[in-house]
Amino acid sequence: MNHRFGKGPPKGWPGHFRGQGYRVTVPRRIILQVLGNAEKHLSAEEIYLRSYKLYPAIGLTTVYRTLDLLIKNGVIIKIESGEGRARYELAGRVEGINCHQHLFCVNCRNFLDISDLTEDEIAVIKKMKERLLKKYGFTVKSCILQFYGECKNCKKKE
Amino acid sequence: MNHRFGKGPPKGWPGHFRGQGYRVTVPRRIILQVLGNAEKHLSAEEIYLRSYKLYPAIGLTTVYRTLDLLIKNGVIIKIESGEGRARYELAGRVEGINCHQHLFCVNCRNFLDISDLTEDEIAVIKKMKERLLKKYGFTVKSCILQFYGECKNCKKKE
DNA sequence: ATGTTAATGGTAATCATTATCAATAAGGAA
DNA sequence: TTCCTTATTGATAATGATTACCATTAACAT
Ligand SMILES: [Mn+2]
Ligand SMILES: [Mn+2]
Ligand SMILES: [Zn+2]
Ligand SMILES: [Zn+2]
Repeated sequence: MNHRFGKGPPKGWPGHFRGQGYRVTVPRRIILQVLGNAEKHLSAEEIYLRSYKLYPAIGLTTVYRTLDLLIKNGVIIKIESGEGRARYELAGRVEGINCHQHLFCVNCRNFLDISDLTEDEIAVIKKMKERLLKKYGFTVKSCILQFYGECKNCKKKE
Repeated sequence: MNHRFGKGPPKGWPGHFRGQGYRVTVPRRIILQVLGNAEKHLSAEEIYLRSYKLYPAIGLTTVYRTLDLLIKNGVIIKIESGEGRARYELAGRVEGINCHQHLFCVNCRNFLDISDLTEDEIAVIKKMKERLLKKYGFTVKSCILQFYGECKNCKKKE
């Protein structure tokens, strides 16, 4: 249901990658395909399992290595939500701004992944990006607004 | 130099904690003191080492357990920046809004911890909090704006 | 088609975090 | 203050996600 998921791998990545001197390999194709078709944030093991179905020769080590490469190139983002394993998601999903929100419940440790920004909010974030570039020399590729607090379910139980 | 650091432990926490049925113990006092005097985000081991200086009987397990307790009560926030170990910081440092920014470099994996919000940005975030409460039943206690991209140093090296 | 070397994948090693459990001490009651 | 209950502690062992290693394979430039 979330428009940030299930859109397939980023278009034109093979050319872009080759341009950087990287090789376009079968495992990399598969992993990007899995990430592109994900309906949620996936752990390394989940990515491995889904890739294995498409290409049983793949190894878990390669999954980790490829994820690392994709992070360094700004293609995906690594999410560590305190559950002991990291999760990964494509970074470039929202046109123009590439920003969404995570609502972390500090009590039950679940988190809600939403993409719910108003025009005002988008405008302000765009400005903030420009300011961060000027002031800190930092070029923003994507962002996540992490909110910590108490979720609906945990409130009921009180 | 960052106004979010070095302010000492949150005032009045012993009473608040006892009210919740928790006991106010020596290790908890020490750990909160260490967190309150931190000049940066500390790892569990760093917290343990600093606590050890003040109270050599303390154990690493207790540090982890106490950090967990403080997270659940919204006193601190756990930051996992992909370096293999988590870091912790007091949540309640910025009056009114409790929000600051992290600039993650996807290349060198360093991150800059800043607290640099304009009036406009603060106003927008306040509104967002209200909206998240109405729409998702989520009560925000604090937030971090995570920006992913390329840092100043990494640009130079290209 | 061949050569160079980036990339792979099985395996072992690492190390931050958790689980266990007997011993201790906070704090309420008397 | 003294006693009791039990939350909390800390030493140790176990866990498990991630990384290191290294011989083998396969992109892809020539
Ligand atoms: Mn997300
Ligand atoms: Mn911070
Ligand atoms: Zn919850
Ligand atoms: Zn950098």
